Amino acid sequence: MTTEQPTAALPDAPTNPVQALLEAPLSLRERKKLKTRQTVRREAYRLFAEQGYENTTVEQIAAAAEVSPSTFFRYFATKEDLVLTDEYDPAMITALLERPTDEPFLQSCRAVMTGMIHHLLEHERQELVTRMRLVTEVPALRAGLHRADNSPQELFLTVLTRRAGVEEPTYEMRVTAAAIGAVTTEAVLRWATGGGQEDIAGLVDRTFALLESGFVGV
Amino acid sequence: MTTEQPTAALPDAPTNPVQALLEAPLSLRERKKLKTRQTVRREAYRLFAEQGYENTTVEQIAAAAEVSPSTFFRYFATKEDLVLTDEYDPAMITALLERPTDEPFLQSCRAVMTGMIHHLLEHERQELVTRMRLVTEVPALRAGLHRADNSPQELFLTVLTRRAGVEEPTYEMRVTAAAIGAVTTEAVLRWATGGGQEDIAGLVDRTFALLESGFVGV
DNA sequence: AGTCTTTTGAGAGTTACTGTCATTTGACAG
DNA sequence: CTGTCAAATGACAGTAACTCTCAAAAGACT
Repeated sequence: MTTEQPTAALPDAPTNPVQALLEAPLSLRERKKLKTRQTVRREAYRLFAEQGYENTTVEQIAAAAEVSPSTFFRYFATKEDLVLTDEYDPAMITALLERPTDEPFLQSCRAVMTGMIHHLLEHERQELVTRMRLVTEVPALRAGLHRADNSPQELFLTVLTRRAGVEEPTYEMRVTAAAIGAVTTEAVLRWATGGGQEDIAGLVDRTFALLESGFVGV
Repeated sequence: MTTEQPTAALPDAPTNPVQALLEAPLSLRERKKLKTRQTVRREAYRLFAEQGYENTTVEQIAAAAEVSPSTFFRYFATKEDLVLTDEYDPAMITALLERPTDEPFLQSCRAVMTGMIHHLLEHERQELVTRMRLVTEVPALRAGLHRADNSPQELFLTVLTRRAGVEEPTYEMRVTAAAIGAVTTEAVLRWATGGGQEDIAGLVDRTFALLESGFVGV
């Protein structure tokens, strides 16, 4: 599973898939769960900022959020997951699959990335910066970013495979997904280490330009 | 530190850097250490093969190698490191830096990769296959491959920076290193999952061809 | 043979997780 | 409003990967 529980299956293709996943049926019991999840995350980030990621224990986080450690692990499989998981993968996938099949894949990615990031910028810029900064600075998190099941690389591979309508991806698809995944990660991390000040669209452009050029001149 | 202790600094540029690091001054005390390291690794791989990576504890490995757990951790910083560290990074770096500066970087990489792998093939094919297979199959290892300090990505970034004769790498260098690192990893892993039967040169060729083409047609 | 340094092992402690079970809490029917 | 059921929680015990400290053992060199 690459995301936190989607609570409801997506019924039909929404016009703007990035916005779409944000309105949930919002059951009654679910509100509490959501609030708990948010509280835990918020307290965790606060403690991370004060003491650093590695000096903060799960126990401390749980205490600060007023839940038991058991509960912490029911919400987040690992301490890393608290930082690394996000809810946007399915939206990315949908958006990418909605692109015309004859569009060069790099171009699709460029467009979707830009749109995605702009949305995030409006809604949770600060949290995104904090998270990505943590990822660059904590080796364990940087590594965790590449776990097979929720990495950008895996996301792109999924899309490429589905787009081609095949079961198993070809080697060329794997290589492509690896390259794009690595490169987009680099872009986002760079943007975050600059405090989110840099023009993200420009960054994405430079990144994909390099890929599309086949690295001439370097 | 990206490698196991080199025991002696490289005195001068060797004709074949890949071969070079293999003859050590071979001190007297060092032999025992080397033997211990090899024994631990060998026993570990044996146990991994029998029971799997995750079902094998460090304690078991230490027992099988007839050392204490303390000693295990003196030789390998983590259980992952046992699988992930290798001695070839410095050789790769040297080889890459010896390439003509005006050669396109992708071409340098392609050449050095091929040479490197051919050497490994002759000397430790089976171990390489086993290791890379483990890496593909165990999520923790796959993630560990990307820890900032010993990843292929970091290696390529080092070379690009030094080659340009600057202190801090540019963003373009970072992106390039990320892409090449991801893609070469993919090639090696694919080769290993095929049991090392596939033609590695051909695989490398396909991989770099894709990168050089800027992914036209995908 | 004696001294000095490096390597080793023993043991205690921390922390991220896992699994189990009893208790609580919200959902819903009547 | 009450009783019933399922889901969420907390308390607790256990495992395994590390970390630190210190004393014993072993190689190096005089």
